[in-house]
Amino acid sequence: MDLMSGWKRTDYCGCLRAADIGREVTVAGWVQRQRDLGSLIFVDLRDREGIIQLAFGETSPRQAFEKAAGVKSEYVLMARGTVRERSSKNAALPTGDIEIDVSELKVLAESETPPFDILADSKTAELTRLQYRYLDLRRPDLQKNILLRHKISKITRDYFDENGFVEIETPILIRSTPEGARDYLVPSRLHKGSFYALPQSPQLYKQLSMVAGFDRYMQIARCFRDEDLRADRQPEFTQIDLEMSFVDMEDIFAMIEGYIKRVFSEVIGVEVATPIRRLTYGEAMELYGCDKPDTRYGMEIFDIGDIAAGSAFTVFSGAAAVKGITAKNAFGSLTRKEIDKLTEYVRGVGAKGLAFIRIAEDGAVSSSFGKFSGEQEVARIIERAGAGPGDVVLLIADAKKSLALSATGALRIETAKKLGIIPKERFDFLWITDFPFFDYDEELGEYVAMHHPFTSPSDDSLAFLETDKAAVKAKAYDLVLNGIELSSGSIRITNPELQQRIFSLLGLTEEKATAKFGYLLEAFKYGPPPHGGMALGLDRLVMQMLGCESLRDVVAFPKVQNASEPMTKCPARVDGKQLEELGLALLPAAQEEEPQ
RNA sequence: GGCCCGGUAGUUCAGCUGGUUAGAACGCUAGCCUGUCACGCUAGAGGUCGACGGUUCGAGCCCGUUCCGGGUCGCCA
Repeated sequence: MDLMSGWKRTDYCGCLRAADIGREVTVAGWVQRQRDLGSLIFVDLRDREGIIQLAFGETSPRQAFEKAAGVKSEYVLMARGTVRERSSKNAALPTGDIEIDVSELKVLAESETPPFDILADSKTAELTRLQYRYLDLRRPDLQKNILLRHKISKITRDYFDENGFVEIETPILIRSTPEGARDYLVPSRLHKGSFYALPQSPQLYKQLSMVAGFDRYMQIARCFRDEDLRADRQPEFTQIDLEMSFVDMEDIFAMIEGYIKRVFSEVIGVEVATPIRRLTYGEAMELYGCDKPDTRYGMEIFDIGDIAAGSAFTVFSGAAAVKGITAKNAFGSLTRKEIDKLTEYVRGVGAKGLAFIRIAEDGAVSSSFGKFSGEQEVARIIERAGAGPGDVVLLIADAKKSLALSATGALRIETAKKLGIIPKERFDFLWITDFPFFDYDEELGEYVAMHHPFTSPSDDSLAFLETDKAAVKAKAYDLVLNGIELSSGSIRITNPELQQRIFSLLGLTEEKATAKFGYLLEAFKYGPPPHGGMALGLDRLVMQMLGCESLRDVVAFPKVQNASEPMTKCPARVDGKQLEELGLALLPAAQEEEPQ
C-alpha cells in the first residue's frame, strides 16, 4: 500500500495563519503532544516550520477521533481539515489564533517513546542527544540552526557567483603533505603500502585552478585535520575556500568585506560597518597579547618595562618585560581569592606569577609588591594603568617578552569572562595584517614557516630574507570576529626563483621540495598569474552568527571529543579481509586497544 | 599526553556525618475528564547509583584503578 496515495500536503504546519481561516488544508508532521480531554482531543503537530493544533470533537468523524485518541508523541500524521479560529487563543504560538478542524486523519508511522523530550533548549546530556541525533535534530533550535546554515551557504554561493567566482570541486583523496596538522590517511588497495590523504584544505588545487586560468575560484570545501577537538574545532569542517587572480591584498579585503556585509545583513539583519578595522600582527600582540583579539571590550595591555627596570622588586627588575591590564570597577569582584584563582590560571599558561594592585572605592591602595617596590612606584604604575578608585591592576613579568604578552593576553580574556563584561550582541571584525613570515621554534631551535610555504613575503622584506628572518613579514592576513579566527589567507608566491629561495630558507632542499610539491613548481613554470586567496571557516561563521557556544550546534552530525561519532560508532574495526586487501596489519598495541 | 569538572529511574536532578526498603519532577502504563495548549485528577510500573577493586560490621557517599562525556593546555603550517 502506498501510504501517500490520494494525499498531498498543501501547507506546512507552522506556516498557517488567521488569513487561512476557512481553507481546506492537508498537513503532515510529528506529534509534539496529544491532549485527551475525554470527548475532546487536541494534537500539536510539528514540522520544520512550526506547530499547528489539530482539534477533534463530537462533530469530528468517528474514525478520525478514534485514531487521534491513540496517537502518541512523535507519531507521524497527516491530517485533512478546515482551518478555523480557536475559541481560546494561544499567544505563545505563531499559529495560536487558529486550529485545524480535522475531517480525516492518517497515521503514517508510529513511534516508540523517544529517549528525551523533543523541545527547544534541551537539558539532556549531549552524548544522549548525539546517540539519537536524528531526534535531537527535530528540536526547533537545531532545526533553525541547520536551516540558517543552509541559507548562509546559499547566499555565499550567490555572492561569489555574482562576483565572477567559479565553484570547482577539488579531490578528497589527495597526496599527503606531512606539514602542519596531521593528515587523515586512506590506504590504497591498488597500490598496497601507499596512502591517500584527506585534504586539510584544497590549497594546492585552488592555486592550480588559478594557473588553469579560471581567474576566480570558490568552493564550500570539506577539510580534515587529525588533531584534538575543541568546542570550536571538529576533525572535519567546512571552509568557504577562495582564490583570485590578478589581485593584491586590498582586492581580497574588499571582496571579503562585501561578503560579510551581505551575509550578516541578509541572514540576521546586522549591518556590518566597512571598511573593517585593521591591526598589524605586532600591534595586536602589543595591545592584546594575541593574534586574534576580542575587541568587544577594551582592557588593552600596557607596558611598565621602564618603571620595572629600576624597581627594587626583583621580579620586575629582573624581567625582560612587564605587562599589565586594568580591570575597571573590579574591586568588588576581584577579591584576593579571585586573584589567587587568576594566578593559578596564568601559571597554567606559562606565567611565573601575577602581581596586582587593588584600589578601593575610597582610594585606599593595596598591592602584592608595594612593600618591596615602595609606594611611589605603585603610584606610577597606577598612573600608567589609567586606574582609579574601584579598579584592579594585574601585572605579569617574564624573562621572555613574548610570554609576558601572551600570558597577559590570556589573563585579559579570562578576566573579562570572570567580570562578565563581554557584550554578547556585538560583532567586532578585525583584519590582522603583516604577520611574521617565520616562526621561531623553541624545540627545533630554528625558524619555521608560520604559514604554508607558498605565502609571499612582503616586498620590502625581500632584501633581508636570508639575513634577518625575525623581521621578515608575510603577505598574510586573518579575519577575526569576536576573538575567533574566522578566516585566513595570503598572497601566494608565483615566482619560481623566490619560491626556491623560500624552500631553502625553510630547510627544504630542491629534491625534497620537488618530491612534495613538484607538480606545483612545475605548473608555475607555465605562466602562473599573480594570485591570492582566503578560506573562511563556515562552521565558525555560522556559530558566531547564531550565537552558539559549540560547533556541534551548527553541524548536523558532529563528532565528540575523542573524534568518534556516538550514533554510528565510528571509527570502527574492520575485518581482517579488508585489511588484507589493503596489505595492512595491525601492530600488537593497536590490536589490544578495545574499540568502544 | 597534562590539568579541571561531571557520570544516581527513559530525561533532568536531590540524596545529610558512611547506617533501615535510594527519592522528586517530567516522561511512561491504566482509568476518568467538552476548549486544552507544560491540560487536569486517580492509581501504577520503572534503579547493575558508569565499571572493577579496596577500606568498613555496613559504601550511592571514603580510597585506588579504569571507562565514558564536557572544558582546556599541548597540538591545530
